[in-house]
Amino acid sequence: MSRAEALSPARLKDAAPLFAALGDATRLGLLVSLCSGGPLTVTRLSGQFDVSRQAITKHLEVLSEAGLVKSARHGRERIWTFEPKRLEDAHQYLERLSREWDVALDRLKAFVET
Amino acid sequence: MSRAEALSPARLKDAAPLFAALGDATRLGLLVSLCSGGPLTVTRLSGQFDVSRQAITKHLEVLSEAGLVKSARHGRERIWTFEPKRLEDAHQYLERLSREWDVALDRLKAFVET
DNA sequence: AAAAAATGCAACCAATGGGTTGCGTCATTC
DNA sequence: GAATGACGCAACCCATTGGTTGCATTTTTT
Repeated sequence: MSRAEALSPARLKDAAPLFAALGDATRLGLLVSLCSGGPLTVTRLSGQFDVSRQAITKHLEVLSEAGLVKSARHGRERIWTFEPKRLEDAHQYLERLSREWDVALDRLKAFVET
Repeated sequence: MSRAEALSPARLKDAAPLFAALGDATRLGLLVSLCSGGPLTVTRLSGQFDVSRQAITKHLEVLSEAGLVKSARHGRERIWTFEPKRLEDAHQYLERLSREWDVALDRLKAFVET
């Protein structure tokens, strides 16, 4: 991948929904629970928050569409697990942004010094 | 700061609006523009997107409240600049999450091996 | 086979978000 | 000093979001 393509509009459209999924306190809480508390069911998860089970289900679906969690039926219950891959994408995106910023600063510095 | 406090609910409430501000393609685009294109005015910025100037103003205010951009009046125009500090916060938050995940994996591994 | 547990599904509701248009204000420039 | 340019403010609109309640469905469990 070329440096110039690092922050293309295509990547913006990819990164935005990912950050949007992270942009809710309850969903971040769910991620932390699944992260450190291991795979869990909806009913157990909803016990840790003061919203209904159905609300938690919706949040988990949002996280799922963003690729941050995964679920699997197991008998009568559905087990949700954290999915670290997309987190790395978000991480890389922030990295590229701050790198772009550093490059700009260097350009400015070079310009001032000449 | 203790490790146990690294992902406290207080931090969730702090991180959520930050990610929410990043969770929109137009706003990410604005950040990229301000990042690599240097400080700009609203009208110049809105020329780069196919939404109205007023819409861009709203987006910039969201970014501003999240601490991702800063503005200063200069004569009849207002100059917007990128603010890298809060980006570092977001970065650190993701870092803590994935570290929490690694710790959990290690715990699991230790448990399986005994 | 009946009760209980875990989830799915749908309707509904209030608030927020992203967008618009219209107009007023203030600094510049001619 | 009058036109222009950049911006602020407010009202309004529609779609989305986060939440609820109620009830149906599917596995367990007893």
